[in-house]
Amino acid sequence: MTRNVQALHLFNNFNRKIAYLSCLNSATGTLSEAKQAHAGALKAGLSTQPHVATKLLALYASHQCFTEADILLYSHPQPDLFSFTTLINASSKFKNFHRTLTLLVKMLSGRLFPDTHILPSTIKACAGLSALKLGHQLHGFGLATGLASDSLVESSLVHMYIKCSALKYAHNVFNRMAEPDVICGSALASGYAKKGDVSNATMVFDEMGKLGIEPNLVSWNGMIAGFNQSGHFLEAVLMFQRMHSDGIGCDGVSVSSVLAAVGDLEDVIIGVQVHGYAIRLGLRSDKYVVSSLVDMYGKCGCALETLRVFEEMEKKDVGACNALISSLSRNNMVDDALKTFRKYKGQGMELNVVSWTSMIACCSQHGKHPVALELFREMQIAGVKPNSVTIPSLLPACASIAALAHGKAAHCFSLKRGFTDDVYVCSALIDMYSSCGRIKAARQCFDRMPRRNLVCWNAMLGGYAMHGMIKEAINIFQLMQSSQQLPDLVSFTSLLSVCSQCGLVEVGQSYFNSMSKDYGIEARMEHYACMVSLLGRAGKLEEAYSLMNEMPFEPDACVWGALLSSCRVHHNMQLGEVAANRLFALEPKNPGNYILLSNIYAARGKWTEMDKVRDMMKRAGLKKNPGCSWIEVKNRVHMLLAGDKSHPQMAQILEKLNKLSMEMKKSGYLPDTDFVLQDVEEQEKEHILCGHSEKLAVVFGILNTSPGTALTVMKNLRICGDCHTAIKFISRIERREILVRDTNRFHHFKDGVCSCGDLW
DNA sequence: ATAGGGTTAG
Repeated sequence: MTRNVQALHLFNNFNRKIAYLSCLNSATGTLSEAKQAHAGALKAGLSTQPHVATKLLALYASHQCFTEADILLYSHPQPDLFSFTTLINASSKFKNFHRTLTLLVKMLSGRLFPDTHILPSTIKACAGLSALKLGHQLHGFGLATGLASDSLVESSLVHMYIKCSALKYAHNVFNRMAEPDVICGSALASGYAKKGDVSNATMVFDEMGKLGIEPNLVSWNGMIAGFNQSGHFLEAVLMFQRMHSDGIGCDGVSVSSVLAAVGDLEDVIIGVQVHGYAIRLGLRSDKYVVSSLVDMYGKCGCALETLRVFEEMEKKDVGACNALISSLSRNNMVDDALKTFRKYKGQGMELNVVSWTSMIACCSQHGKHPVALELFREMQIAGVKPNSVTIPSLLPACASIAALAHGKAAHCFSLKRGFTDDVYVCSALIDMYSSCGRIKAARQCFDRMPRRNLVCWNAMLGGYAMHGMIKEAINIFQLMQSSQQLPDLVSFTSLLSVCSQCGLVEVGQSYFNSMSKDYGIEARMEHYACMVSLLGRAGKLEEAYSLMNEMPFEPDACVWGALLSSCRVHHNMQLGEVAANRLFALEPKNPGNYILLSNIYAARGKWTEMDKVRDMMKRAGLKKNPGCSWIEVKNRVHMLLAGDKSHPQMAQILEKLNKLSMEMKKSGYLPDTDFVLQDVEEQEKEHILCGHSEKLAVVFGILNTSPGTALTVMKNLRICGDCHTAIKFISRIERREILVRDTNRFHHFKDGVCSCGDLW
């Protein structure tokens, strides 16, 4: 009996196992099936059977349940190559590259070695992690074992090397392939194109035909996109044209890439042709094509066309909307950009990082600094994470209004998110700190950088120039040279500017000469402006003037302005008149020029000439400008003061000025920066030099001035390092439009040279 | 048991 029972039991058990195994083998579907099978295996005491464990493991792996799969692997009685293969391949397939490589290491430690099934997916993992070294080792392993000639291994090696931007190796493997295919060929060619290696890209592309592989649409598109991404815009367009003349039909991918290139070439004629072509191909609703069209027209300065293309789009896309915002920004239509942004945000469009960053950059670049800061805050409330592009878009806004607290916050944010290795982020931080009077903090950022490019060096050099720190500036320039970093136009602008501020005529001249002699950089307008200022401030006005006559191009308003300012400092009437007359022709509506001349006359006691200047202002349409009367009074006051700076009547004079400014305020007029600065400057200069920011603020307070002036005073405050007081002025600015001229142009020298009235 | 191509922000 007992035997029978035992037999029956065995029989039942056997049956259950058979049934279970057949059920397991057919379980290929859902995760719950896998779990049921696992439970069944445990119940039947089969879970440690190698075959069962391997099968379960594969089931879990196919559902990305790696923890469960791992448990099975670790409790596996004898993990075999097959178990590892399923798990490694699944990890690699689901882009879980870290796990892929961990499993590989575990496998190796168990003295199991990769075969043709495992090698490709582990190499793919190296590609995904840009682990060139390990990839290289696997390649070596493949060569040693003869697995490297497997076609799957070969192509995975090509792709891995491309992803690790080791194109030479990729090329080598490609050349040795027994059966090179289109995919590897196109990947290699476009890899070269993306890196900007035009000759190799073209070579690989052309050689594909010789190898009997016909390039397909993807190959062509890869070339066009690659050239576009590496800034070889002309090559991209030529490739598109070649494609066309070879009779190969293109698609939305080709069109969107080529349009991007056309935009950068600013060739609207080709742009319109491609536009027509896109319409014929029925690509009007392709979001990439529309985005590129919007961007292209924007870059070509056709704002209306940009709007039209966007409006024609039926279902508005975020990308296209972003392109529109940046296009409007590019064409100085800041309010329209903001309106667009608000409109689509209100309509519930899912704005992304690019949308927010574009908008912030737009505000930073167009003087709407507080708005930029506010947008940054709003962005985070909206749950959109700023990235390493957002930060350098925001920081210039912090720098411009000396918003140190905001700048610091952005710095902390960057540290937390690991953006501080980014050269753009660091350069912007350096600029922000030096603009906020924290030159030491700027230097710290600079010193901590793992890598530096020209922009970083220029930022640091510009910082020292802004602070008039000649020794440090020269030092950094020398460091730059010993670090094999070649200077550019901007570097010399800073150097010349700081020499000019410090009155180092010979040093400045030697830099100016070495620029073209040693570095092959031809001096541009801003460098001449610096030189004129350098010589002019030092009283060498004739030399400055003769330099202007030797210039290879016509001096612009900045250069003439530098001369006029110098003439004012040295009361040189003769050259002052020459400069002023040129400026009146170049920018007749700029009151600053009239004032400078009037000041020279005032210093020389030329009453009738002053009247003439006043008439000229009237003729220039500035007659209703209450500033005229302001200058009148002010200049006469200056005349009283001429020759004696510590005039006992100073207090009365200031009072008089104060009264006048009140009157002006009552009549609704806010004096322009230049008017007020002429008066404030003398006192300011002293306070700035002594670091008396409080007094500076008081002087400012006496004069009820415009936001523009507030901005300038703020700059001075932050140079003193008193950002606290500076921040107080932000509210003034928020209320009205800011008048900032030349914000983007000549960023480095505008502070030093354009306001040559010796502010700092 | 996979692999190559797209736009927009500094």
